[in-house]
Formats: sequence, structure tokens, C-alpha cells
Amino acid sequence: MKQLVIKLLQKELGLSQKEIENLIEIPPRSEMGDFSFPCFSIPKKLADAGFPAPTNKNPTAIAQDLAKKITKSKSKKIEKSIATGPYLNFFIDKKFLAKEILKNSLEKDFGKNIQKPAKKIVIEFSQPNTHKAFHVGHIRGTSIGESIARIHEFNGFKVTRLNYHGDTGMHIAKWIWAYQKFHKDEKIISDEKWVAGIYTDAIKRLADNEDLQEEVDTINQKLEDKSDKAITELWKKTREFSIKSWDKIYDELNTKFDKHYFESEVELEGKKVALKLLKDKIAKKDDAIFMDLKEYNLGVLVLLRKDGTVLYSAKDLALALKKADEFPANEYLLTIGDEQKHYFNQLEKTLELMKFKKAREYNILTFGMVRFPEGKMSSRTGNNILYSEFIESVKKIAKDGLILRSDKQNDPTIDEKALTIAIAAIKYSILKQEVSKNIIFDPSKAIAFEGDTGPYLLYSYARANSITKKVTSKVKVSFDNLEPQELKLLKKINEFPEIVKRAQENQAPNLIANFSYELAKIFNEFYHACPVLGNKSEGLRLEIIKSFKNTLEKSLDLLGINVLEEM
RNA sequence: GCUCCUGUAACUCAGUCUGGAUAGAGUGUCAGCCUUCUAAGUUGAAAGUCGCAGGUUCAAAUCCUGUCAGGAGCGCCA
Repeated sequence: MKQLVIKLLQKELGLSQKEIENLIEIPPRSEMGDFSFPCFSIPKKLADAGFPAPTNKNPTAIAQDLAKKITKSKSKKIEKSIATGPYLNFFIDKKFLAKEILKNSLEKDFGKNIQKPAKKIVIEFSQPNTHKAFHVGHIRGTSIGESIARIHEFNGFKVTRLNYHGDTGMHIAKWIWAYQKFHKDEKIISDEKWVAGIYTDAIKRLADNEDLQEEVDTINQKLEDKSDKAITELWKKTREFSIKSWDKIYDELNTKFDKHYFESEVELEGKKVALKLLKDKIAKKDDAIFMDLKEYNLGVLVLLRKDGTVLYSAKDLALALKKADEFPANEYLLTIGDEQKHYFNQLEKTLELMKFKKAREYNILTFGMVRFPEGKMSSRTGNNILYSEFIESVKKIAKDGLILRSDKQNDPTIDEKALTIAIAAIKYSILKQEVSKNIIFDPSKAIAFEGDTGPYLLYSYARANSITKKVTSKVKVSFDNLEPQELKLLKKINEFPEIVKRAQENQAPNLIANFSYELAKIFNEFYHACPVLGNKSEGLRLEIIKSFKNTLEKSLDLLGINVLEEM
């Protein structure tokens, strides 16, 4: 449809298709038309393209002039073109518009923006550490990474999902130290809260007495060289607890990783890389081994401690090499918290300086923190809300809601439904916001279920479904008597491909989330204005609902949210 | 001190990349709508110096410069 408008304008103006396409916009209100062509820049554009400048440079006059000319040569598919001030507004023939959109939107690949040949992208995200809490803040990175992965997959990319976990290093040494020294008599149990509690206790005790750090350093040495059997065994056992606890979390969050990397497996290699960098005079040594990046305004990156033990930085370098080796790809995307941006910039620069071939294919996407109204959420201090506790409380609200609204209290799928609703509520509330922004998470307000929320979207879908499932026989589709609400919904559906494209280009799941909400909102308006079953437009309306369901389901899928057929 | 992110209605946020028509939602407040396909819904009202000051432009929430405020980071945590 847009192409029709472009062609018409091209014929009159002689400008390139691309130039005209870039100018065309959708008017802010649908009464104004279906497409709009602003005429402000036309005189300049024409002059630049080498055409004689129009005698009248007034954009309003140009719009009127164009409207006149186009009226003469217009096709049947364009109902009218009207100059409104400096805008030339096009009204597409309603029947044609509705037919086209329905046809396109019901195609299998609707919305996909497939570029060939298919590219490979490796996305690393989530990255929780063992022995520390998986808290509400971790949900953000996981949701964003998964959504970006899905958006790329949808657009034909070959996507590899990677996860990387800190299962060794100083934070583990602290855990082991605190356990051995203060909690030895406690039974080692696979309980997230208990495990995370030992860690926060370690942080607290070390803050109280800095001299104790020497004891931790000793344990860190032993942890790294595996010389102390008791420490190694304790480490292995407790490490498993965290790893096992993630299975359920990722399953609930609709995420599945192709591979989990662990710090412990790149420890040796990381040390080697650091020593090689020193040997090649790329790294420097004083009491520690480090990269001097001051000339790039990136400060200093320490690779090995003064006692020779390896730091996260060296391990990350080794990981970058390993990833590139095991998963050849066109791009390596790292989804990380904002607070680590500086560090990853240092890492990228180091990869570049060590002449790593794929250095330029490494990109980072940083997201803001999830914080409490009064401050930061942290695994170190224990000032956080554990994922497991949080999900249970949201699930409870969802379940109560289901019971309240349904006469089927004994629905065997009620827990499953409650989980889907809870995940939708949580993920949507996170993903609808811009990636770079900090999110204020107010536990007292918990999570909303009404208005611009995940449950609202699921509800809209279930509502649409409850109509379609009542239909038994096929009804003829007629495009006569099109109502404004029907057209409005179809036009919104029609925006989906463009949204998907922009979401991928900008790595912005929030665009998909915002679109989903607008789509559902318009559907609900349609739902109230246009009765379906038994109506003379039943056939058409059923098709529109089918198209809506299709589009919303795809859209939510890109956010990693499942729909419910009934709720 | 330097670097990055953010500042839009009482609150939480869209819109900023790619300047364009009357700056949009949700929550909360007020007034309506369930004998009709699911009221987690819908209709309407009230609510805004787009942090501030300059600049560019026919046109600025959007671009540029400065400035203020909040958050984060800046050598042996990850």
C-alpha cells in the first residue's frame, strides 16, 4: 500500500523511491489519512536532485498542487489525497486496505525481516555466579538477552545462547572461608537462601575486620591450585547447588542455553593468556600483571594479582578466545549490567591490542540496574529479593485472580496458568522499559495486573480466543461496511513488521513490548465496539481476530512470554 | 577530578536514534458502562514551564553547546 503512494509521488516528483519512502509517515490520527507526505523539504530535495526548483516554495502550496495533480492520475486503490496544511494525506481505499493487511498478516512469515545469507550471532547473557543469590535484578539481564535472541531468530539469524558463571575466584574463597570459620556446624543444604546467606555473612565480617582478608587470600590460593582436598570438595558440592537451582529458573523464564561456561574452566587458560601478554610486552608488571590502557582513556586493567592468582579479567580474555573457537559467528553480543561497561570496554581494547581476529565482532549491550526506591539491590549485602521468593508471591496473586474470576476452582492447570501470568507480568514490566534505564522496583507495590501490564496482554488474547473457539461453521467474509475500529486494528497490525525491524536494529525489546500493548488496547476497543458472533460482519471480524491473535502471539513470543488460550 | 547512563502529568513510564500536525499511556482521583462474545475490560473528565539556559532550523521533548540534579564506573570483587 505504501508502495502505491510512493509510486504516485515518484511519478509527480521524480525523486528516488528511497527518498520518498523516508519522508512518508503515518499521521498522528487516523482521521487525517492512512499515509502522509510532508512537503517542507521538497524544494530543497528537488534542487539537490538537479530538477528545476518549483516556482512556489511554500510547502502548503506544494501540497495543494500535488493533491490536484495526483487526483487526476490517481488509481482506484487510493480513495483520495488531500492537502492538510503542508501535509499531503492519502486515504487508501478501505476495502483494498483491509484485504491487503489481512492477507499479509495471515502469512506464515508475517513480520519477519529476513536477511540473506543467514548470519550467526552468539549472545551471552544472564551470567549469575554460584554461591550468590539469583535475585530480581538477574531477571532483567535474562529477559533482555532472551528477547534479543528471539528477535534475531525471528529475523532468520542463527542464534547461539551462552551463559557464563563465576564459580571460582575471590567471591567463592570468601564463601568457603566464612563457612569453614563460622558455619562449620551447619548442615550443607541446597537452599538458595542459606547459600546466599553465607556469602553476605562473609562480606559483613570482612568489612568489620579488614585483616581477615589474608585468611581469605590463602583459601583463594588453595582453591585455585586445588592443593587442599577439603576446600576442593566443599567447592564442588556447593557449586552444584547453585547450578541445579538455575534449571528451574531458566525453565520458568522460557530460556534455554546452548552452553554454560564456567570461570573454573578458563582459569588456567586465562593465566596463560596473561603471561603471554606480558611476554609479548603488551601487558606490564609491577606488583601485579596489568594492561596499561591510559592512553586510550581506559585506565588500568589488572590481569593477575600480586600473589599470582588469576583475576576475572584474564579469565574473560580466555573465554572470548574459547567462544570464538567453539562457535564461529558474525557477531558476539554480550549483555551486561551498566556498571560493567567500563570494564568490558577495557576488555575489548585488550582483545584488540592482542590482535585477536574477532575483536571487532565483540559488541556489548548494557542495561541499567533494577533498584529499590531507597537504593541498590545487591548479592553482596543481601539487600535483594530472591527470584524464588519473588516468583512465588507473584504467582500467588495471579492464582488468587484466577480463582476469583473463574467458577472452575478445580482447574488442574491453574498453577501452570498462574505461572504463565506471573512470568508475563514480571517480564513485561521489565521489557517495556528502555534497556539503558534504571528500573525502580518497589516491593510494596509488588507487580501490577491491570492497565499496561503483562496480564492485560494475556487477557486480551484469551478474550479473542474465547470468541474464535465458539465458532463452529465457516462464515463468508465480506468487506462491505468496514467500521473505523476494524480498520484501526488492522492498521496497527500492519505496523508489526516495521517494529520488529527496528527492535532488532536497535536491540530494543521495549519497542515490541510497547507495540504489544498498543495492539491489545486497540483490540479491546474493537471488542467493545464490534460484536462478532451473529453479526452481519461476523466473517470479516473473525478474520481480523485471527490476525490479531497471530500478531499478538508472535509479538509476545519475541518477549519470551507465552500466551494463554483461556484465563 | 574524569567517563558513561538518566531527567517528560502527583507516581511509574512511552515518544528522542531518523526534528514535523493538538506531547501520549498506565496507576491514582472524579463521573459513567456487565439480562449481549471473559469487567485482569471499556467510555469520559481533571492533571504537563518535556530539569534549566543558549544555539541550529520554516519547525526542537527530539539535533548541538553549556549548566544543574540523580544513578553508575574509574588497579588487584565479578
